Amino acid sequence: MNREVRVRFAPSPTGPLHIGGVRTALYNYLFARRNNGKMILRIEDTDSQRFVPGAEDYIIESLKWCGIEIDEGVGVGGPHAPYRQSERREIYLKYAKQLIDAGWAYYAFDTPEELDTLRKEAEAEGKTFAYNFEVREKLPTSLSLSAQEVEERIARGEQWVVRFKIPKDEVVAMDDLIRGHVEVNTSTLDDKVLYKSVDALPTYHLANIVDDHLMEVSHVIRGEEWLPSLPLHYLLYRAFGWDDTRPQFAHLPLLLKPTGGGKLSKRDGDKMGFPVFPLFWQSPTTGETSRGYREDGYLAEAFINMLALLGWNPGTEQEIFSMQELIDAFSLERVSKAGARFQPDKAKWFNAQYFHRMTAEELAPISQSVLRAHGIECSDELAGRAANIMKERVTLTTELWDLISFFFVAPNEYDEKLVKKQWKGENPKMLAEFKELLLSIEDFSKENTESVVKAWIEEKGFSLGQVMNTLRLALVGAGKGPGMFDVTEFIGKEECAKRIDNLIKSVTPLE
RNA sequence: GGCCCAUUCGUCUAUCGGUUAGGACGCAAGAUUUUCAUUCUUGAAAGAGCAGUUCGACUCUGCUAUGGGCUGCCA
Repeated sequence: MNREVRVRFAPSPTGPLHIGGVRTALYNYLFARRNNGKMILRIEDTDSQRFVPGAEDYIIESLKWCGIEIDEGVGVGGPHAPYRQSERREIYLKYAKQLIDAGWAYYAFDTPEELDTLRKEAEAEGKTFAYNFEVREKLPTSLSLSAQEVEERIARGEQWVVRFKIPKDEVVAMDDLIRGHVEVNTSTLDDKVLYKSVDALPTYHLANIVDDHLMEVSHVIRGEEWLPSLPLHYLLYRAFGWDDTRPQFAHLPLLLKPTGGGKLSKRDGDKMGFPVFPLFWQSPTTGETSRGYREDGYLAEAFINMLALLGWNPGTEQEIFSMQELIDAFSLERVSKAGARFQPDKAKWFNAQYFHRMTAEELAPISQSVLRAHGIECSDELAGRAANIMKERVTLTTELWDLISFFFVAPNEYDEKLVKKQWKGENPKMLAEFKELLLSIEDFSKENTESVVKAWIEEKGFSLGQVMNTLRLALVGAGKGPGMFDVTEFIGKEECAKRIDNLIKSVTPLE
């Protein structure tokens, strides 16, 4: 079978896309690129009740930020447009009717309230109500009612749904690319709703199968929560006569809460202090906000790298992967079967690793945006250089300002501990002398300054730490930062002198 | 409750019948260092349990336990 690889990511716009969804999209994308296939984005907005305005744009922006490119679908178009299911409504009714005509489905007229009562009754007896072969001929369906009555009810405007007629006591044998062979007896299944007249929209099951078929999808890669409906989907392909082009399925392990105990959910982020969404989100209805990886200071590449390794591994000890490297290494065979707990600490570690590996040029734009946000105007070169000096201490971009601000702004207050430790004894006098030394240096490069200063320290009989830490107090204002000669070179001779004067002027030495 | 899926260090994972069960995060100790970091070295840390198959099981089978998913006119 040499079918073109075509995969789809098919989210439903009921809110922001969470990181489990991002990972599903990522695996689809990696698989498509690895196999020279196409990546489709389909929006499954068949639930008119839960539709959230803005969610679709959020999904598209998230994928874009992550570097997951869409070849075909909402936002880009393609040969099977439209790709939004709400714009394909007339297609589904036709297929639902085809199933009824072929005896694979039937009309059901139960109201939601009636079904609710049936479920409650069953529950009271300690049983679970199932709409299946045992009840479908006793309830108001086209299997129990006369053809005439069915027609009349529909003509009268009564609400109806189309249900799939699950065959009795049959074994459905399925193959999953990740889980292997799975068999289920149809008698444990129930007659799922395929189409509802209330909003003239199909449910997931119908729309999904019809669209995957029409869009010539070759591989369905989705979350494990869909595994229980796989038999239904197999049966639907058979009922439509599409067995020969049925896509291959791969059910991904779930992303679990860091503490274990369930699927990762929206609330976990707030509770445990990490984002569960790629981007910041504000609910248009409640105004409630949720943090995002982008706004929290994560790099898209690191975020993707971290996500890729949650449930998949290359079988080597490599951990840092560019998108292209992920594409080259990815295979569904190496996706693990068990759910993976999400680990916020590891996400941070990946982000720090990416910062460490960046060049000054790569850091420049990030640094610039941080500096501009604080009203600093400087060249890209300078911005990049500052960040490059400090990159080994950066975990999140949101920390960058605190790390590099002293390059651009003189300290306006001094760390108390450091003052106590250094601003005493002979140090104030030593620093004044030191200033004169700096002013006398012609070549203020890092290397030259260092050799001149070290010679001076030796000549005067000071200790290196004593001088450097006192200087640090003057130039940085705190016991942190890079080597002092990085600082002197960066801020320049005049600024060094100014900052030393400022310390001498504004802080009275102890003792 | 029913159906389905899963189960190696605290966490993410390697191992596709024969290994001193490897790596990473985190943790601890040490080294380096002008501060803070970084980096490096070292350490503690695992095959859920019970049967079976086999010369030999982490690896195969069964049962049990535990975890998870589904059980909507939601996806």
